[in-house]
Amino acid sequence: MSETNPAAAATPDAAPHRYTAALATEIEARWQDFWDADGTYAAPNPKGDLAGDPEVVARPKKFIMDMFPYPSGAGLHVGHPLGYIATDVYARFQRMTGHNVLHTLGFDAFGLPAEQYAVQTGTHPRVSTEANMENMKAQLRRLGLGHDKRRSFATIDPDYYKWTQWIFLRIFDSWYDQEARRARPIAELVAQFASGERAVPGTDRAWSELTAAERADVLGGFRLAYASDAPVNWCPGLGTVLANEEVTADGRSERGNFPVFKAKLRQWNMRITAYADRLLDDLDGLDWPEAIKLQQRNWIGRSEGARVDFPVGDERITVFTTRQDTLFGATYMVLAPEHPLVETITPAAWPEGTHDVWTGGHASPADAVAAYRAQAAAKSDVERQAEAKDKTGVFTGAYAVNPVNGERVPVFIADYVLMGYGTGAIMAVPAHDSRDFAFARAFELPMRCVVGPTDGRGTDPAAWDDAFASYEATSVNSANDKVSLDGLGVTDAKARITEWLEREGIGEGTVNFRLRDWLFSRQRYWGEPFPIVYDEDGIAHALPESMLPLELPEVEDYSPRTFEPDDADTRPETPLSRNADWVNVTLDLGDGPKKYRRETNTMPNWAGSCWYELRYLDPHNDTALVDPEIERYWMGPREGLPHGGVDLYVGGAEHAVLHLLYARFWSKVLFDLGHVSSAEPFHKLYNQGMIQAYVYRDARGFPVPAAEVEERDGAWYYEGEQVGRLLGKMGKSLKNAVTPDEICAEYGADTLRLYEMAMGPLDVSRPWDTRAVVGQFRLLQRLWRNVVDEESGEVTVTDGAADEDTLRALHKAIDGVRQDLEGLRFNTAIAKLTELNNHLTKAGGAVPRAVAEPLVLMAAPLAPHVAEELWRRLGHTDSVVHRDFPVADPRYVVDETVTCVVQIKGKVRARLEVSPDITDADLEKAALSDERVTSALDGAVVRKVIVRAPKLVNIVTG
RNA sequence: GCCGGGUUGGUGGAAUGGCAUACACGGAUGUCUCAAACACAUCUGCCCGAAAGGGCUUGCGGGUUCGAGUCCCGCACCCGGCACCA
Repeated sequence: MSETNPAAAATPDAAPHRYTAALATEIEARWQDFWDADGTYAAPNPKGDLAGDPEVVARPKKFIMDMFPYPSGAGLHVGHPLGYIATDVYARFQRMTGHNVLHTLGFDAFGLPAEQYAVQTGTHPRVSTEANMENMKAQLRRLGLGHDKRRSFATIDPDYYKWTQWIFLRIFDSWYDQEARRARPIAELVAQFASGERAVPGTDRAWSELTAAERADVLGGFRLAYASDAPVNWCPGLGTVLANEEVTADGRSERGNFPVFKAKLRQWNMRITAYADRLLDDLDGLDWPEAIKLQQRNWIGRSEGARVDFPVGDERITVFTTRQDTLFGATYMVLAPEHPLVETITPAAWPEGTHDVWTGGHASPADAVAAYRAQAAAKSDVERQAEAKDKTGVFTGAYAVNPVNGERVPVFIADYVLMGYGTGAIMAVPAHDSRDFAFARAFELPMRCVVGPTDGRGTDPAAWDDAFASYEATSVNSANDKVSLDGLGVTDAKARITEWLEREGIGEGTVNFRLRDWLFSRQRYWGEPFPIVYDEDGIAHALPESMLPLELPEVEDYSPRTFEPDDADTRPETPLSRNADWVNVTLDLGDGPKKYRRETNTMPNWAGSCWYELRYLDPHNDTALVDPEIERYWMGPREGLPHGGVDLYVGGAEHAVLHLLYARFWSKVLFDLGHVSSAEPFHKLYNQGMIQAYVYRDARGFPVPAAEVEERDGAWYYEGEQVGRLLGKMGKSLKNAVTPDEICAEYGADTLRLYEMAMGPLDVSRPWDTRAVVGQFRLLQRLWRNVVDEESGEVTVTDGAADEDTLRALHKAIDGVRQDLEGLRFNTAIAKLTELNNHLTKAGGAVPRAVAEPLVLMAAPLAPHVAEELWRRLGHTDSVVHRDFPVADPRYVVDETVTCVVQIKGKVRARLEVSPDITDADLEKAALSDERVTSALDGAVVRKVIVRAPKLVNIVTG
């Protein structure tokens, strides 16, 4: 160890009381034990089992959170705790500035890796998960994180997932009232149906005349959690279905990178689309990185446009378009292959003279459609994506009528139109949409220019290379007897045609969202079971609260059945379904004992993280997910924050549209139903960067152990062989992981904390460099030496007054460090502390107590152990944790003299020491009379003098 | 293709439109030491110069300004997100 770190080693003849790794380790362990025993980090609630000191409760509060970790078996590397250290520093700073601070950490412990590990080893996922959690807790404890451990829990605790299930049932038992723009209990909808206040959709019969199954069907169309048969993302390689958010752009599973297929399966969904507008609108009030807000906005994908009806015989096809101004240029239509109208409109035979290219060589429209549908269904999303440029499709044999000009337009099916977006049908305007253009070229369809090109390409689309899709142009050839768009810009043309469509009753302006409902069931063992049972008619029933938690059964085989990743014809099989004793039960749900069959899917691992911030507030409450008063205290709306929420939430940017969108959705449902006062879970979000590491690869491309690579003359060698170097992620598989345990052993946790915070701005990724850690160790060693004599161990501070220079250095540091910590700029805060500390070292002699104490207090959030130790050695009997952070004296924050720069034509030619409150006139006079200035000017004509007292004079010569 | 973010010494990085390179790593020299380590001190952007001194420098090219790393326009490259979304 001492080979890489001579500074920290306790060599035999070193000073006996030097701050060494051994001493740091001893100090850290001692104070960690003390803090645990003392409950130093316990944050009092206003009531309940965690109630505490009313004086502390009365302070302003701060709820500071990390995205909780998944307890991986690999343990932590130094990249993992970056965010935890940052929130801890911030939480400690807030504690020292008069706040009641809630800071803790739990575990997101359901999920696939534990299940896969269980399949490989036969160990129950709970056993391996709990072992991993113990291991991680020990690693984290070593870092001195000031967590209120009374509030920690894991999502796999039955006491916790009881409430996850309870919330699911609240969502199941509610519907979205579009007029009121909020969720309401489903019972209120039933009452409206029963009283006739609201018509029962899809039937002329009264509510009372419907069978139980029919009622269940109707309600299923309203519930915010509902089961439906719809095309879902089926991943044979994982043996489970996935949410859209879990499928990558190239049609593969985010986990495991397996192909994903569309399959029609009965699955649970969350009606997150009901909240699309609120999820979008409420982003404005959040203090989140703009990049993340933008990602959510794009994911929700609001588009303004119109719906337009195109008659086909007795039917009508409704399309959604954002370019209703180009209606006169629609020369054909396309339906998604799965569109329900396809069967209805397909005629028995091809119309006379149908183009061969359109029929795909099939004898009848029905054959062509069936063949194309089969071909489309067999395609994985990967293939569909890859072939996006080559447009495929087939004519249905049907013609529709363009309602603006009465023209007959052929109706195609093609997989470039998606059933899940808009109405699953489009009007095709090949002249002004590049996809339609490509399709029209392939199928020799007519094109008509209805927006005048402004780029000199002419008005004949046949001569174009691509569609003209610009918005900076005006309509042409767009008039009928009743309406004309000619000469209007795109925006005006849209408005006029929409108005006309509405007047004629053939269309209307509308808003469409890209967001789809959230697929909520998975075919896995290691997740929350659904608190749902089916009766003998297959109707879903909610379990009563008294039957929660519904615990996972013990099973022989945890594995979801997985398949050949490319086999699209497979279907999922849930692990829970193999357990007949658990699945088939007799229960009394209030109408006497009956036989039921349990739901055998489990919830996705996002479920547990959708609401965990609430449980930290009141973790032991067994009558509610959180007490309303406690929730209001920590999360409720407050001045400037109408939505309430966590004060600071730190985590990786990879959750931009998964966890963060789901959690916002649950939060809004719970808010609507009156269970919480905050409509947003996280007011301020901050994304920490990644700690990267160099990956060294040998000639074959295999990673070699980074720790054993030597550098010589700008090249790298492993066992004598030259190897290549690239910046990558840190991890075991790349053989470049550095663990916090190693760094703690070599330098102590305080050094690790400082180094991670000093590396750069928190939100930027940066490479780990073990060699550079020693710099922060030296800082602590000098800090120690400024207070304690290394030979005797005695405290060396004096009670004498500090000199003027030192006071200015101190108060400038206080001022700067305070602002930097508040702004999460830990790297520059550390630089300022270093400067002050170096100033004291350079000054030599004993440090005045009046300087040493504030220095130790300022170091406390960053390096809590050494600060606590020095604080006690300075004679205090209370913990540094609850001391007030130093406040700068404004008299010493300004310098006594300021260096004024004199520039001639923008170049620095002289420096003057002047008073900070010198006037512009005096400064100008001083500058112009300075010898260096006059000689530099050398008689040149002074045209203009810019004076910015006291810092700068700029002389402009002719 | 569309949308974001970025590019500053050998390295990580710092700079409310006003001294570019704070702080740290690495490197050089010195003090201490029998020697080394540690510690402490001095130096360390590049070029010319023996020195004094001078010139250049924030990815590239323009612009605004007395003054631009910072603001505006164009370009290159890197990273991230979305992507047949009508």
